[in-house]
Amino acid sequence: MSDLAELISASGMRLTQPRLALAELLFGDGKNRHVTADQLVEQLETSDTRIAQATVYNTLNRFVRAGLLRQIAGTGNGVSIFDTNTEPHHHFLNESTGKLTDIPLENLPLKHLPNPPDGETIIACEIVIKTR
Amino acid sequence: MSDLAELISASGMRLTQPRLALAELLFGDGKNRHVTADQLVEQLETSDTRIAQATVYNTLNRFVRAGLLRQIAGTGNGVSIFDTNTEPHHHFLNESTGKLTDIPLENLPLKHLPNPPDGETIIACEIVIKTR
DNA sequence: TTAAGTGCAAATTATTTGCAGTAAG
DNA sequence: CTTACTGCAAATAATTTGCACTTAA
Repeated sequence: MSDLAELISASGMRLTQPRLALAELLFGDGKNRHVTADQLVEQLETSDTRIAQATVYNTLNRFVRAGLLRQIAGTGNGVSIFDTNTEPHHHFLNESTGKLTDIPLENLPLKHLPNPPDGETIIACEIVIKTR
Repeated sequence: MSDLAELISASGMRLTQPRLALAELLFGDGKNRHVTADQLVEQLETSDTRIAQATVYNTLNRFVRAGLLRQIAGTGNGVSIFDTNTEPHHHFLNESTGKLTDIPLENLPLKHLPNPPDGETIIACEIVIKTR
């Protein structure tokens, strides 16, 4: 069983062809990637694997819930970008191209976060530096 | 001519009823507000002013371009929130309720930003601290 | 008067959902 | 075998656009 197959099974999901194919596209080369659902659908269209668009969305959501992917919303036009890098880190966002670039956590130190509103608890901190 | 009327004219837009009505809702009480287009549409429905939904969107976009409003994307579900506070500042985002809370700039000091990718220039920095 | 703005409905875009059929455990 | 998953098409949600009509300057 491949690493990817194991990754899926270990996350408590059934090991299915669509999931394996998507995992291959996302994690296959071991590099950090930023992809939209649409880009994956297109990439699949040019390959021999046929996966329904809805399945791509469902699978991505599943992967996010399983902690395999991070979903980054609000990078323009209401398109979600999925980040294969699940480590805490931040992003440059090129507003012209929509392209994201990772910023390692150590390059952007935040000493202490301000106190959240009453009764709320901080669960994450996302920094987006917009560029052009 | 009211302050609001002046604000609109000074931004190089024609002073129209829909724009004045929206400016009233947005800036009328002088407080910082976070609103979605939909909230404004609803608010207008309960009032005597009748403005088409498309006009609300168009006007909000116009206000953003004129620097009267700040648009904050990616606060969940692909809904844009418009912030009447155009000063540089950051936000708490309550993921349960979708509610935004301003963080004054001085409460969240960033010493030096990392270098952007080659050929890109930093134009803004947005921090969202997610809470629950 | 005349270009900018508006209303309305239709179009677009991104994503989700319902349901019958398929396949994994 | 049985329940999760998939594919498909239709539904939804947020926003934009085309176009005839209106209105501010």
